[in-house]
Amino acid sequence: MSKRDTKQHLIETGTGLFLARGYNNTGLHEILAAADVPKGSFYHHFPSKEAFALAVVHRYGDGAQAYLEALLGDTSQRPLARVRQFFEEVFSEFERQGCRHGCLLGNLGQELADAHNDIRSAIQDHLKRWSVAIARCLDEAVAEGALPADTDTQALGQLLIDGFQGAALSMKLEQNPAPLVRFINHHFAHREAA
Amino acid sequence: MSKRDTKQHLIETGTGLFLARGYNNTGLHEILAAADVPKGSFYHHFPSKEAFALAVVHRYGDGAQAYLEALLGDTSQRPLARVRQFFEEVFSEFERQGCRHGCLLGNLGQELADAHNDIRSAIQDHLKRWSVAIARCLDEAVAEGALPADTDTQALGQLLIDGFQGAALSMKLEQNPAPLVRFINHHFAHREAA
DNA sequence: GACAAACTAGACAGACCGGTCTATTCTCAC
DNA sequence: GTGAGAATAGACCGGTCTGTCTAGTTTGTC
Repeated sequence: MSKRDTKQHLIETGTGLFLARGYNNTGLHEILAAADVPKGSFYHHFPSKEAFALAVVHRYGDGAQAYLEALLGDTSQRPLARVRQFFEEVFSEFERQGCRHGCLLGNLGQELADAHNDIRSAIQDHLKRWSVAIARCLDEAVAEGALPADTDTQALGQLLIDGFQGAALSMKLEQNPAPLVRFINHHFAHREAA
Repeated sequence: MSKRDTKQHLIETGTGLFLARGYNNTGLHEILAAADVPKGSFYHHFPSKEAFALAVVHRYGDGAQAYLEALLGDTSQRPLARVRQFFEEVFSEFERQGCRHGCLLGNLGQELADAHNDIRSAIQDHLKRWSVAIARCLDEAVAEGALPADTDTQALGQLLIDGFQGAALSMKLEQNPAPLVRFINHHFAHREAA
């Protein structure tokens, strides 16, 4: 396995484990065993567990961002339908995982915000970028008259991301997709985001 | 210190520490030192750290429930104003804590839902009870015509709790009360919950 | 005052933690 | 082929974790 392979492989394994078990509850040994990589390799590629988690966060955030922008840039659908579809796709993925894990950024953010400032800051940045991408799409909706002209699209984008994180938590607690359905029904009931 | 005192004192200390540092990141030693209680006493009152956390969750959930019902039962204000005021009071409390901790139930729920089923279930129950209390108040709003007659008050109550949890997470990440303000402005803009 | 139960007290155990260290193997430019 | 640096390999370290154990102290009852 080449350098890049091992490093990427560790990050992917870590993403799954952190999603399923959280940061503090996932031991290095567990990550190494799951990835079948010895400890020496891990510390060759990452200076610490915390730095490793930061890499995991960045990969997850960037991946979601790319996915989000691809969907929102699909002009064959109207702007609000694209935003709605993004949430629906993510929720399908959550359901596929058994309604048990939710969003890695929400999970790690909740767990580590107070104790690890650089991770907190990275998660904040990624979520902010998501909301900005959504806001751009909401701007299109305003332009075509699907939303009121005085809509604060930045605030609405952030509100949707926040509501989404809350719904994901609720889904985990209920082990049931109902909160996700509720979220979409409420905000996109009349093909309007509000 | 009598039996009940020590037990209560431990629960109160644990509430603060779990809020500030999470479950897995708070060692028993830390709790004992902060409460100035020896380990023998702890394991006399609680069979395990997990059982202790469960007691902390119940106390926090019941306390918030009592506070919530007191506020929502204050008929000197109109129903929607009472709901709004509840969120505003909680947010003031969060600000007083420096926007760093958020809601214990949200924090522990996010961290422990997958690994500790009884805690997950307890948190779910308490949050559900909060949303039911809010829904009762929303029913009053429907009765007086402040909300449409076909409003699904149960769903709206849960949506508000979910959005609130998401806003609290966002507040922690941003270390700033803006997400809370956004949440209230959006849902209570025209004195309507929507 | 005697007795039992409740409670306090903290030394101790064994597992596990993240991280270090040295040795070895692989890769590739020259 | 050789030398250098990248990468692998895992034994090992000090510290911390939750939980146990035994001994002592307080409290309430008769």
